[in-house]
Amino acid sequence: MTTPARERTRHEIVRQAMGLFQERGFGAVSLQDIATAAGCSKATVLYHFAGKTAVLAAVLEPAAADLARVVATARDMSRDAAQEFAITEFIEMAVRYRGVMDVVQEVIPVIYEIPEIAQLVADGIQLQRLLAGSDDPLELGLAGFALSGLMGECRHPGEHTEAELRRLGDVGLRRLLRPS
Amino acid sequence: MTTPARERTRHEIVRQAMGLFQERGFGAVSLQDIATAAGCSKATVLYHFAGKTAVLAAVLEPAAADLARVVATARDMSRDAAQEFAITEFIEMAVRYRGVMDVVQEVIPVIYEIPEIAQLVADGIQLQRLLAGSDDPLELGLAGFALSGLMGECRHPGEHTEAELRRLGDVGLRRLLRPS
DNA sequence: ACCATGCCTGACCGATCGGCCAGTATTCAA
DNA sequence: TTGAATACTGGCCGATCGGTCAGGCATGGT
Repeated sequence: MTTPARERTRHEIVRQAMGLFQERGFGAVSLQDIATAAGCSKATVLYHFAGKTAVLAAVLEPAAADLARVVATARDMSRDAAQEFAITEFIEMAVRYRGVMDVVQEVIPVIYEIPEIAQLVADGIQLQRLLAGSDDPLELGLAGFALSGLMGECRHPGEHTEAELRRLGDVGLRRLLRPS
Repeated sequence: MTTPARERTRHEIVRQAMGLFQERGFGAVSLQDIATAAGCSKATVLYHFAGKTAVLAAVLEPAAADLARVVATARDMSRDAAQEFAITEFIEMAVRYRGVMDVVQEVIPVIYEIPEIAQLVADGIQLQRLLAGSDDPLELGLAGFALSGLMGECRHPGEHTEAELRRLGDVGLRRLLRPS
């Protein structure tokens, strides 16, 4: 098997980095902070990751992969089915990756100049299109509204249980995107 | 009249700081960046403001004052009238202070430890209550959803005209908070 | 027993950070 | 004209930043 030490250390670094990014924001977390939290040296972090942004990319990677899967799956659906699919899947992602959502929201000002996550950005725009379910600029804007809104609610960790967050996302997205 | 040089310089510092905070995020902007953009020295920025967070507070001050006015005015309204008032006023504030909204959203992770803007945070929570128009946890969550959503849409400066942003806010908030 | 490989670290680098201070330029009332 | 008040600045401080590097240490195949 592949050496377990490598994966164990890498995983711990990513785990601690996510918590710190969420808590203080990407810009306010230093490599030293991450290293200390992960119980290793700063040099070790840079041994496993090419730089600070590479750590960020690793933190976002699982969510990015799931998002890519959702976007790809929705490609050969009808518009309406794709919208419905995007709504339910986005809510599940928000619940599953609520910590990551928080981080993403905060790094938006600098996200565009980090090549490691260009695909995530592109998929995010595609998700917005799917959620809108239409090319109407207003509906597209509302989809952006919905994205920011649910991601924003992920920022208050202790405030909602998983079930509450799921329900909140469900009601909010449907009111916004599927008004009766 | 009060010395015009003082106010002129202070105003220019605040103006440039807002643009930079919006563009790169508070943490990624240095006092030197602000000084250069404002056409003065870093020492001058610190002559006029006690520190970096004091500059942030000055950037947020006009919006904070308006928010305090809205919250105070809504105090002696009925719940329903207060909700309606909060919706329209919040939309107007989003349009008027869209740059500031962007900054606020980005500094949320550190906002709680900046005493200069504690009142703004408190008023923000009160605004959420007003928008919810009810003590139902779900409606409170949706009000938070609405806050994050509209503020998030303020992050794409060139993407919406003032009228589009106003319309987007109106439709979005009413769908979320006043579903038919 | 040996050595190669891979994991990890302390020490260090130049750059930049927010902030401070002594002193200079400007302004303006007396 | 003069002197105090105001506006401003260059230069410096200690701290911390992201990142590099040479070498130590453990592990496991031979």
